[in-house]
Amino acid sequence: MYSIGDLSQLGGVSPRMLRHYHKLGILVPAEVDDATGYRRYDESQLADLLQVLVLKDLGFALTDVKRVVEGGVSPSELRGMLLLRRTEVESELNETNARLERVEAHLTRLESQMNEQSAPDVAVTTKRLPAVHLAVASAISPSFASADVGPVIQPLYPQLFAALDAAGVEIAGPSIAYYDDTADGGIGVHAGFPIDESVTQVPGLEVVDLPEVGLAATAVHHGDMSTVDVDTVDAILDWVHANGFRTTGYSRENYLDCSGELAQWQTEIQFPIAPDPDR
Amino acid sequence: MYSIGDLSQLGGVSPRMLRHYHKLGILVPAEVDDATGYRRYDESQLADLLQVLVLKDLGFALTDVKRVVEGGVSPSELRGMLLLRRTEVESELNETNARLERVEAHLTRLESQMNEQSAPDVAVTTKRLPAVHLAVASAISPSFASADVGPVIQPLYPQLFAALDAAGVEIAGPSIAYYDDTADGGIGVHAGFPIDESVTQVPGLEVVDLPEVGLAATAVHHGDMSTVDVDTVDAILDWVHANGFRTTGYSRENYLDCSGELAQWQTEIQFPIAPDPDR
DNA sequence: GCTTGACTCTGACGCGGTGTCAACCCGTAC
DNA sequence: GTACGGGTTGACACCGCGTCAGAGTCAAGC
Repeated sequence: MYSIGDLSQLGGVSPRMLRHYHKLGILVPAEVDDATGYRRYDESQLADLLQVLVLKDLGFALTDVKRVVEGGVSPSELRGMLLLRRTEVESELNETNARLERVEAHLTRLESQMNEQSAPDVAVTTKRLPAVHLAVASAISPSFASADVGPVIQPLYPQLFAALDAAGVEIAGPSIAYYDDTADGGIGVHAGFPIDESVTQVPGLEVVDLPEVGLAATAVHHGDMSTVDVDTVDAILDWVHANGFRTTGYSRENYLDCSGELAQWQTEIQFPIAPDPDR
Repeated sequence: MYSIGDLSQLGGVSPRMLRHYHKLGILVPAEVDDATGYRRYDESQLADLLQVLVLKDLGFALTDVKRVVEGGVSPSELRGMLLLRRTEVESELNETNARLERVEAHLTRLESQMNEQSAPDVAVTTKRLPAVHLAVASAISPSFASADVGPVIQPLYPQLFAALDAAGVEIAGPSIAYYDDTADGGIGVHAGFPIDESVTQVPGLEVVDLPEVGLAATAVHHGDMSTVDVDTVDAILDWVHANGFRTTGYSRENYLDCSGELAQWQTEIQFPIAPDPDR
């Protein structure tokens, strides 16, 4: 016969927990003194306690532990529980691994930032993109790479200016470019200018409404667009990933300032994003 | 301006949690309508929310998150927190890994048991070993292996019988053997018989009190002691490990029945154990 | 203006496994 | 007697979040 203190020492469990297991019916003392309420445990109950601890150690909840120690679980059922448990622990492991990677990535980023003494060159922010009413000209690029897109997009602007001028339509804001997939696997490249809502047709151009984007990650690219991939797009995509998002489409580009020298250009790159359900 | 529902969708967080963050002071809405209590969030607060989510994702507690987003944490301090966090997550990872191994070990054990259709041949149980008062003869063995111990221990018994007989001391129970380390790296082998408490001296033998062992894992070995290593000791040690214990000393052996043929012998092998603090 | 349905508010409870504390009840040794 | 080392019960707290109840608010359609 063990007292609760004995058993607690032998099993390395707090008396508190033994009382808890009693209340839950997981490990009921062989005797309880009517007068004092003192619990007395059989020698054989140490083995029961050990089984409880082993199961807990595998990560089972106490309710499952109870079912097992009560004997209400056949071996094949137990096998099923263990198989389930295994996959659970495996995904836990993956999750923890991923978390460790995130912590380390955060750490190296912070450290490089501290060493360089410099604010990050690319400031990624999020915003809601309003719906816009555009007159656009389109072309097709073999890929999304800026080296491919550049030569395709540039000729669109003379076309835009000419058509808008001919139609007498006023340009209502800075140029916006966007992309989509074409049927044959290329990338549709669209460049346009915002125009007044009332204008619904421009000869030689398409008039489209870009829908509002609930959430976008954006950054302003400075200078020549040929370096946009390396300088800005990568930074945004890193940020998107690091902050638990995923992109939900191609970028839009907002040519905030392309009045002067190429090196002075400012272009806001905008990626629609959503919280990544896989974290 | 976002309503709580807007922000909750954009951030992939429940409104419940946004209210919680408000109450904790982690993310206080830019405005709260006096009349209705409606919360209104600034566009810029989405970025704040994102930072909160990132930190939470790294596994920080909300109190830490609060300190960070409040700006009360210098970069070097943050680095410290991240370093700490890293070691924490690393040990979490180890723990989860170990747990996965335990689950898998349990599973393979269960499966082999189910296939063999047989109860486990070795029934390991735990018990408290009482203190005993022994007259012992001793020798030294080069190792703990039964092949080494056997030839060393056997000559002790004629010696024991002779000395006890000569002293007229009655044997009070089955023989007990135990082991310890010697100064020169060998294994001290001790064989003895329990004798009456009142007997404190036996010429030619040592009289010792083996202390009580609070917790021991025991199993009964059947037959020839030459197979005790493989048959029984390994089974006990496996059990000890599988059940979250470690051994805290050498085994004792209790020769329950060695009256007849070698094949009929029954020897209880007893290992003192304690809960393994490393799980 | 009135209804309807979607949204928001507050406050509370529960989960799971455990620590901790208070107030009280035993028996034994000094 | 009294001090101490057990034991007993019950309650509260932790943490991050879901969920529910009951009430109030907003905007759109009739």
